[in-house]
Amino acid sequence: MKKIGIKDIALRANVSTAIVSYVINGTRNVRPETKERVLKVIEEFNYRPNAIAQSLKSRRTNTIGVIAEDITVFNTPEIIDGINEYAEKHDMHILLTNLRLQKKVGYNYADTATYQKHAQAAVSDLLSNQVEGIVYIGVHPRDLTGLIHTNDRPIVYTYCYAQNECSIQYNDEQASYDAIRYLVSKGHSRIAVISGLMDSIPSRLRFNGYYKALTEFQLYFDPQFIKVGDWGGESGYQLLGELMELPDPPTAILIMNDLMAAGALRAASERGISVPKDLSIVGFDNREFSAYLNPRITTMDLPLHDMGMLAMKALCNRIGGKQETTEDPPLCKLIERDSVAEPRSDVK
Amino acid sequence: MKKIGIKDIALRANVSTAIVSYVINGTRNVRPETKERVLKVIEEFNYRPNAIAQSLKSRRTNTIGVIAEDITVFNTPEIIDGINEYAEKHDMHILLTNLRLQKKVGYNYADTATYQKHAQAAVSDLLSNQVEGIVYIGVHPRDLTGLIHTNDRPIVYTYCYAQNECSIQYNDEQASYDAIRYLVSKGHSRIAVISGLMDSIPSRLRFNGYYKALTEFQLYFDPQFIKVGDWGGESGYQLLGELMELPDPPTAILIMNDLMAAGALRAASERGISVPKDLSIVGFDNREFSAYLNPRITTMDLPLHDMGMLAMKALCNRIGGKQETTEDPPLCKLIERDSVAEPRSDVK
DNA sequence: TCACCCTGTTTAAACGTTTTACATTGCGCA
DNA sequence: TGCGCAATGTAAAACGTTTAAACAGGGTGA
Repeated sequence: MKKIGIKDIALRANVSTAIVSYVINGTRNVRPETKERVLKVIEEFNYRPNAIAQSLKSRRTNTIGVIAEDITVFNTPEIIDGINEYAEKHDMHILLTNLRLQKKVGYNYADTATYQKHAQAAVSDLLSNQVEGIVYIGVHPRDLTGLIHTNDRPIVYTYCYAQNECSIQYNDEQASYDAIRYLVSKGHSRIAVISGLMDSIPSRLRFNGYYKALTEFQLYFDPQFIKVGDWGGESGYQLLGELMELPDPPTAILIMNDLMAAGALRAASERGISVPKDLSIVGFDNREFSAYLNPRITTMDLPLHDMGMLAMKALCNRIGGKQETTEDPPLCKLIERDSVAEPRSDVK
Repeated sequence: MKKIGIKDIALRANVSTAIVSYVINGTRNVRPETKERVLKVIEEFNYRPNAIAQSLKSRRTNTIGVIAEDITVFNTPEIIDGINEYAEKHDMHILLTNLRLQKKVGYNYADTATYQKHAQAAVSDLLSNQVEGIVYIGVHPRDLTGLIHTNDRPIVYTYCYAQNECSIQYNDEQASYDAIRYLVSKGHSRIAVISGLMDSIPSRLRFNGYYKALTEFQLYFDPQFIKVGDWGGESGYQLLGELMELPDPPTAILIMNDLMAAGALRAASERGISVPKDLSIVGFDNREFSAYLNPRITTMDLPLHDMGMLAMKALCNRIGGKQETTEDPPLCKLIERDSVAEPRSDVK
């Protein structure tokens, strides 16, 4: 049983293959009567054009490549979902590559050479598959400048950065600024921060937002209120201790991810510090588990879906030759739950 | 600047295009000297063959389609990760389609017609892109028999079922059997169950495992110990109450997902029932949050990654013409945490 | 009446590969 | 010497579309 092609349709409809092509793509006027006839045959044979052949000839694959550093990391599926939504609306397909950065043997972010080898191989592979562009999804927002070459095909980075390339990130600074403003609105003025590693871009940005709010609202500023963690739960546990042993401890803490916030919560509970009665906590990331902790953590939700959409939009613009797209970075949204309350009047 | 192709390489290397093709694919002997020359030119121009053209001619795309009902659901990324691992090893590419079942307006599992329309459209689209096969990832293990037609291309279902088609699922019955056996080994004999909706396949299978273990270990059996929830946290909360108000309550409960287990935990805490001291609980799914509850839930981890690998393996076999692959379904693994202890001696 | 345009259609040349069929050479061996 | 065969190479026909260019057959206006 031979696969039927455009020739068969043309034959049956008693027209040339060109007409069939015109009918399918609407690229030229066809007499309604003829069109009808062709459509009927197409229907009858349930014919669908071979997209590979179309691509070869038309030089448009309607396919973009998505490279995920690790699809099992919490941010990635949501971003892909956003990419997908936009792609679907524009009849684009997604060729997915999962780098599996964490799971590959000896794969460590600091080992730039190994990283580059793998990433570049993935890109080359996509390019040879004639993708019209690439969106790259990082696993944490680091700088990837100069590591990847796409041979002039557009690439858009999201959840990471690359100089002179388009990259879509949410507004980290604004997010932590908003968090502080929220705490201020609840009456807090002694607000500490547990940051992530300081060589990470979001740590710096979030710290900027924290510091900006402190200045703007003329809050108490104490260098001891600034603790630097390593993003892991243990460091949150540890640093909360340090913070609360200060002679004059804070009434609220901004913690730069939910993982550390969870650790902090555990430390608080062990020390008999009641959250939010004695201490308010705002987390970051809105991880699934943050709604299940006791108390449920008030946290910053990342606009992952939007980032995916925007990344895809920017990519499509570039594919279409437009470079501008300087949209504002999407904003995080505070999810109010139970880890923030007004400070106790005696410590206020 | 023209894109360079095989002809350019052939020209520069002073051979015919056929030779270049042979060198690239190793499909025929080429004199080492010639081969060397060709490779050098390829290197020099950084030439990579156009995969689209290769596919068109060779009729092999090395691409499979993955249809995810919803990529943001917890099971899906892990499964894709598994698919990806196997695919990468076999030089296959993944064309990703995300149905976004939950998010599409008015999309409800019971509305089979709408579902079928969308799913079939996705399949047709992949087929026209000449994928060599499809793996379909469900969002919960329901029966999809007869809804999708692939025009003779192989399809493998995972996390869902379809009669007369290959579907990869973990061993639900064994999992709950193992859970009960574990509880028995801890000394429990009065074991209740909170099941999911009874029209769902896994509920039935898990109940089978529960019942089989009960019989085999000659445990106390009380119809009142069987509660049917709806998979949601609220129903766990509710049903734990009912169970514990029984004149002679169980000492342990198998709960068929972590969501309901979380609800149950809340109910227990409100009632002053201490888990695991007064009551042991085993959950299902090993959701991220289950490690953050208080106590951390002992739960059944699903072999999602393996399922992805197996699905892909089965698919590749089918693509290669082999139909057998009747491997055993992968097994769940108990993650021991803090929600199980020996029953108190006074209620034993 | 004729030159011209318009519309709908066909012809055939691409697109960048793979692969079949054939050509050439050289070598071993009867 | 001549034959068969292995090893290497080439030419050209696909693969299933799109699309530029040519063409047919009426109108239409001068």
